Amino acid sequence: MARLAGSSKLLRAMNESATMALLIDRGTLTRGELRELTGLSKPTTSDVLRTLTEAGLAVVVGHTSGGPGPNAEVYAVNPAAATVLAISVRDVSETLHAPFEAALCDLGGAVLARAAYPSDPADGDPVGTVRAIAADLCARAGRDRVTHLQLGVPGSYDPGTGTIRHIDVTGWGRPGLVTELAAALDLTVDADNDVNLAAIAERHRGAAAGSGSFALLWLGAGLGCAIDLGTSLLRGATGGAGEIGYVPLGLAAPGQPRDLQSLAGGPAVAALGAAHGFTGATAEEMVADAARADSDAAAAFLGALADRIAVVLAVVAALVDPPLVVLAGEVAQAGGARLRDLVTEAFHRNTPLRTPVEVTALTDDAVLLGAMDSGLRSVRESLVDSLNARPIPAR
Amino acid sequence: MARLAGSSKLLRAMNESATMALLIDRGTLTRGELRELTGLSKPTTSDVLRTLTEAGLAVVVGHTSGGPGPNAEVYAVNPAAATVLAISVRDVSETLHAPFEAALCDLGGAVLARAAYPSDPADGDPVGTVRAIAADLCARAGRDRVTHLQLGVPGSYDPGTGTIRHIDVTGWGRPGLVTELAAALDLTVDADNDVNLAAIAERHRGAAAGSGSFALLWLGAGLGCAIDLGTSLLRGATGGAGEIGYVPLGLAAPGQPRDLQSLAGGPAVAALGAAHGFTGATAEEMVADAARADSDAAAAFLGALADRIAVVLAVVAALVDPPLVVLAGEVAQAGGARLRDLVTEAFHRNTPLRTPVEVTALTDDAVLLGAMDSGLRSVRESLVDSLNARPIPAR
DNA sequence: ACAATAGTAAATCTACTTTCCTATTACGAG
DNA sequence: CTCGTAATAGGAAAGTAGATTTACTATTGT
Repeated sequence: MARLAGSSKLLRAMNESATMALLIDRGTLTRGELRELTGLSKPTTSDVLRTLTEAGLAVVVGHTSGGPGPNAEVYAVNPAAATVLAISVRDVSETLHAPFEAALCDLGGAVLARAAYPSDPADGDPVGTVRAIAADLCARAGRDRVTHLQLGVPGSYDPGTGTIRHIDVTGWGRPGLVTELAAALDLTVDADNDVNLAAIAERHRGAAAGSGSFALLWLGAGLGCAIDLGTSLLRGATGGAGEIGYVPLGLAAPGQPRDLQSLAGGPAVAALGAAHGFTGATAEEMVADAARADSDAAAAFLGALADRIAVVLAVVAALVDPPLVVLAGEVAQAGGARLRDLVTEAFHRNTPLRTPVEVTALTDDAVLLGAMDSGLRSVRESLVDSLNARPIPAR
Repeated sequence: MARLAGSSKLLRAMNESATMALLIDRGTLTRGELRELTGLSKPTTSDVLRTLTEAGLAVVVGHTSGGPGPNAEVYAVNPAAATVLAISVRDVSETLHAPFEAALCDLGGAVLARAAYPSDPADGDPVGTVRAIAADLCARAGRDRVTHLQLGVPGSYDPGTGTIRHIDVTGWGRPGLVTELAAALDLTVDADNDVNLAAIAERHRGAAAGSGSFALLWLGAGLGCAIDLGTSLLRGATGGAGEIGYVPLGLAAPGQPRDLQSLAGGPAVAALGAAHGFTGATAEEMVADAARADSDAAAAFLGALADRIAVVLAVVAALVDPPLVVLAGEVAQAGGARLRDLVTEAFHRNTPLRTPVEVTALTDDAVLLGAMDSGLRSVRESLVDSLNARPIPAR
């Protein structure tokens, strides 16, 4: 219930914030369009834009033409006002990918430079690693400073202590690492779970683009779930929300799968594939082989897999009731639309729930894309908020 | 990212809103305290309070004394500025309670009148029923008008169509009923699921009072779950969030409990009690008997019940990771602290999760209390917001 | 009597709006 | 093809709303 109170200064701050937020949301706008959208008068709009331009936050990017009268100036956010570094940190024991994939983008969202780092540049020292990656990408992009760093990690992040937890990459579990990085590199840093970031990417440019909220079901070596509430992700008290692998399957009974991880996790899928005669090295390969094949064995394998995934789906649908569930992760990607249809069929056969199901629409590295999206959002928000004033204390 | 923009008028509106919100949150405040909290100057604070008082929203409730100088006037929200009617609608086939329990309270939260209605005053016509209840309570309280009606229903509410769904009370499932009530009685109406309202009461005056967020596990005839996210409840795309009874227990297998409802729902608990030699008429009675008893059978029954509840708990804890889970509903209430301890023990024994568990601290009708809390919140928010101006359009 | 505090009044300041003016462009008539 | 006209962008001047600072009066306790 806390509301802002203040004087004329606050009003100006709010009008600058509103203008900046509109420029960020809509890309390019003329003075007249801004006047329309903010409801402010012509002189005020001009004055606000002058201030923003002088502060280096907005720039004139062109002029209109065609109509009668002078050509209106077209304004946009100054892309050079901030630089975001996104780094996806991976546990290489589980994948064939490079341990670090990173990208640099400007405030407008344009990717300035991107690279994978097959070996750790500083060999186990996260601060050195990030410093080296930042230096390399800045050199390639011709930038001199990074404003914000967004990390994507296979683990959970505790913002209270600035510590990344449950991570199996040397040095990265060190207590207070994120705080340390912020201090050592003089920038703001945020970290997030890789599945959460994949969900953010899916919302910004994937299958969930139009959806108000949705849940992402990650089917890979591990089982994960991200719950997008529309405005933010459900993170949980200890950053453990979505750890769906721990969901038990009833009372403990010998011989039965104990939890969802043992029902639909990577090893379980691989075992199921092997039982159906598939010989790939990983669950992903077996599913990909089966999805391409036209044999009875393939149909049986995918059908059995779909039955299991439908169970996971039902747990999420019953508890959260999202308007959409997106299947992502290596296994889902390998199974594609064929697997999706089988899962939907099994879901409808076994439950009264009717939550729509999609597969990921992303082919690129979803975690890195999500880290870029998330980092951009942070920077943009802090930029807009920094124009605004202190709120009155709540409670 | 949408921000407000505007002129001096907006500023005044904001300052009035902020002042009103503080009065609502803190109860009573002097001009000086408001000045401190809002950061506004003395003349502005005076002016805002004059406006609020003239509008009938604030009143002087007393004077300070003791210090030197004149006695400062103490302001508070005018309790007569709004009247909230809360009605809990029940499915009598499942309980021994009256079908309607209702209370009238003022803007300050004081209960003006309260009554249970053992028979339906208008016999199956919701509009007539509500009208009769409102008239009766208004007469007792000496009020002439109700501002807002908050319904608590055993079912889910779809705000889009104003329809209550999955409700087994004659007439109450009629499409558009809530909209119809608002029009017929000339007031604002909101409805919510009974378990959700119990969670709201638990947050305001129960076991979750200090917690930022929490989950409420409802153990009664049905199984339910409310997920409090701190600022709001998780409702889901179709109002079906928390329908935890549908959570499947693995692949369909004959002879096994199929879902959580058949594992820990009322009938399953009653069957478990009967198997342990308990003879109560309902699950609630059996659990209450066992909780009071010191026999081996009681210990075995409660232990087996706790094992089952721990499974439900694990599902919620793994997916949502709340900082606290409150056990509520007839069965949990009957089991009390003894059951809670057994559940915690079983939970720790079978999962790596460590979510704290409590039992409900409410003895009164949680749904009615929650309906009052929720209705009050609505009225207060709309009151504060009505002082404020139109937001600029997003996207 | 005096010090401290509550509340009001007057003067000032900030930022927004309305109104008016000038400059620029497209278009069509001559 | 040229020039006048209508339409529009942007800015300047005047006016207004609301907040602040400062000064003053009234009230209460020591």
